[in-house]
Amino acid sequence: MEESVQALLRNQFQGELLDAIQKSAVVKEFAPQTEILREGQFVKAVPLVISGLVKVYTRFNDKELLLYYLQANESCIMSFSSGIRNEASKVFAITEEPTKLILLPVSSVLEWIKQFPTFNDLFYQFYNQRYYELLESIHQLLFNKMDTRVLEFLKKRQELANSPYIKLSHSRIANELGTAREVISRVIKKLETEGVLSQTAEGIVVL
Amino acid sequence: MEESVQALLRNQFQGELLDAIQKSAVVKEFAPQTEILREGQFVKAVPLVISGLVKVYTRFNDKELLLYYLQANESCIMSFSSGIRNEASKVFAITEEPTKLILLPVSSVLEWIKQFPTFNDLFYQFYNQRYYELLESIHQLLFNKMDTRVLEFLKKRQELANSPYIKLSHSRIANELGTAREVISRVIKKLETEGVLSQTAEGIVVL
DNA sequence: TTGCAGCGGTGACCGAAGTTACTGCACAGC
DNA sequence: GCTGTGCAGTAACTTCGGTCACCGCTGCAA
Repeated sequence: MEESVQALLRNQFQGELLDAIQKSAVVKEFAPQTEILREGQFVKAVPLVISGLVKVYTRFNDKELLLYYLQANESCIMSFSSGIRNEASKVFAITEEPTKLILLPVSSVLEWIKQFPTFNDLFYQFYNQRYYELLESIHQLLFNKMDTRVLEFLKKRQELANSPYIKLSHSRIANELGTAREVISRVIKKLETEGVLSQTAEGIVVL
Repeated sequence: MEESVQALLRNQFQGELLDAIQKSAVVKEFAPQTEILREGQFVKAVPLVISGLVKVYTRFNDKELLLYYLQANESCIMSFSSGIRNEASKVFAITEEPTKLILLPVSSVLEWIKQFPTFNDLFYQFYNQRYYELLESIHQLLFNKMDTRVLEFLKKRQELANSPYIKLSHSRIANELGTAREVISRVIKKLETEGVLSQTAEGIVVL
């Protein structure tokens, strides 16, 4: 295991748990736009992201729904849940950027949540986090109009990508917000004339 | 502790865990429309509902948002989360029907999730369940129109109340769905002419 | 008995957003 | 050169749902 991964693990875990993880975890790297988990697949390992960005989707009556992004130091509660219950995955996951992650075998994870309270707590925290994110989304859907939704989405993407330029086509944005491409065009145009963002060749910039 | 409560606990828990719960849990009863948890309150005990119905809300920029109902055998992940982290509650809870519940002291809960994997797993299940319910809501908000949303809401209420008659005013329904009273009147009227439900003096009946 | 509060029904109106349909542009590959 | 493909812009229209205003009914309390 490389030193960079080691360092990251030492940051997050200590003692016996750290040892155990270092012993049984496998490091994997993926190119962007790779499907790393398919719907219906049985989950043998829970991922923990080292670097990069992964998008996790589910399907609900034929409609795709973005659940969350996995960033560095984050894990996937849906894999965890399917894994420990030995059920087929209800989600699929696609890398958005070049991504490095470690895979924790389900059997070990089951042991560790019993053995190491800090590890157990970590997953409760992830559940909490994801729950709040969904709440946020519901709140936006209920009370905000398209323009604020688009703007907040773009701001979040700016943070995630860690770059001022958002390189997403209008239709991609529309898809993630569950609306139509034309609506995004219209709204972004409006935001542009209002002066809160601008569209350049390198991507959209929120000012 | 009464025999009825004992029986319910024996159904859900065994062995040492059962003993521990019986020893430290406190049974409480509440009248309908009682606020049993206030926003900002520090949570000293996690509830487990024996019978009745509790509604759990949060507030997001001044808007109330119904998170979930607590039915028999269910617990409240938001209390759990606030409790084990010793944070002020972000939610408030109001009984909808006469409710009997047991209170599990936070300190014990912290012990039990370490000590009893089945207990720990129970809370992961609750998290999962609530997460799915939110997903369901988002899906409805994104893809369904008011009429289906109202209909599904009424069907769920029918199940919850365990009675064909739904005794809720239009404005209550509107509130829970985040819309206006007039809209509910309009939609329910439409559903009534379509013959999928009827409004009687005893309440709304979905056919 | 009068008045008022709570509930439901309804018509008129308007704005947000989804839909349709078309345009223009850039770029790739033959 | 053409041609196909993917993306953005936009006008016209429809539909849904939120809002306003007002009515009528019931039941309760002064």
